[in-house]
Amino acid sequence: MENKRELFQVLTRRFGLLNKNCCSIGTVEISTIQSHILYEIDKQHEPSMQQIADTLAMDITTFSRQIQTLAKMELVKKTPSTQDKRVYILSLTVQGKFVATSIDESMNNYLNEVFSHMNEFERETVIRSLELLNKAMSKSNVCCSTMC
Amino acid sequence: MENKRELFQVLTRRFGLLNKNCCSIGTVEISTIQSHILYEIDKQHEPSMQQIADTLAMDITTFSRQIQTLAKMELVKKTPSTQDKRVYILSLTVQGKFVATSIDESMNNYLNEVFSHMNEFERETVIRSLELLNKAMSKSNVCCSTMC
DNA sequence: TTTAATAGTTGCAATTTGCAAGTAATTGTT
DNA sequence: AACAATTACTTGCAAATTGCAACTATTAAA
Repeated sequence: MENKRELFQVLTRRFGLLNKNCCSIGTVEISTIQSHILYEIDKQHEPSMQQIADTLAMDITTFSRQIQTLAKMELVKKTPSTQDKRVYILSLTVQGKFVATSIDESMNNYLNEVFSHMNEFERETVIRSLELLNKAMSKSNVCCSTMC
Repeated sequence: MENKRELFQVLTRRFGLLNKNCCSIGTVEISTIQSHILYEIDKQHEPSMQQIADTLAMDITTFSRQIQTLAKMELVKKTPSTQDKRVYILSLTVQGKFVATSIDESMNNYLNEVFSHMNEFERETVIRSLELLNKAMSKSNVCCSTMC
């Protein structure tokens, strides 16, 4: 079984597609990156801009502008931190929360549909394997800056 | 185990990173998409532009310009088809082949490193699971345009 | 107190994107 | 054979996205 690369190449592509096809909720259209940003703001506890940008491995300047856009769309709110006046705390607005939840639902629908093509045993094995893979990738010291 | 979404969100991100960190071979710098293009041209048999663009689910106009760039870099060659004069057959130049092979090697190195954090049993299970997942995703009728 | 580091914002300039509209060649229809 | 409809690919925008360099403001370190 030595076509790992092939497998990853295709999976990467599929994940990319999966990634892109979030992203229109009612009249609101958001990009892939924006959906990741919403996801992380929702997940983390009172995150600063730098924190989310780091999590997503994004350039802070690009991130800053994305947040400006999301703030204009009234999906994200920037609140100056009282502890440190350099910092903004990010949070979702009600609408932002709604959008994030909608995306979450449709993602779950999609994933359930995908896993419906497997039997219970396969499902469990695959999930456990993805967890293993995730862990292994996080341990890797090759990825990602040193990779080439 | 109902945090599928979480798992996929992070994996998607990792795969994205993995994807980006190909791409400088000696003095040659290529983008993620370009590396996918090289990969597919190498893999397919005398592919036309439309074929590769379809495989990668890319807009044909974007693709056309990417190929122009790769041709200027002398990594890809466009040969007019003799069968159908509307069509160009794509192929890798010697340099293009070299770049594709180099990327392949470093990807394999990376993947081997990742899998080195598992024992033999886990490795096999994970690979088999990824194959299953891949198959299930390809069967899905929700993905990708209908997804939201 | 001065210096260094951190958080975040702007000014470019380059690249990338996709739609609309185009050319050229091929296929289908009558 | 003649005309219409498709297909393969290219170009013209105009908008969006990118990252580096340089900036302000604040905080931490010497």
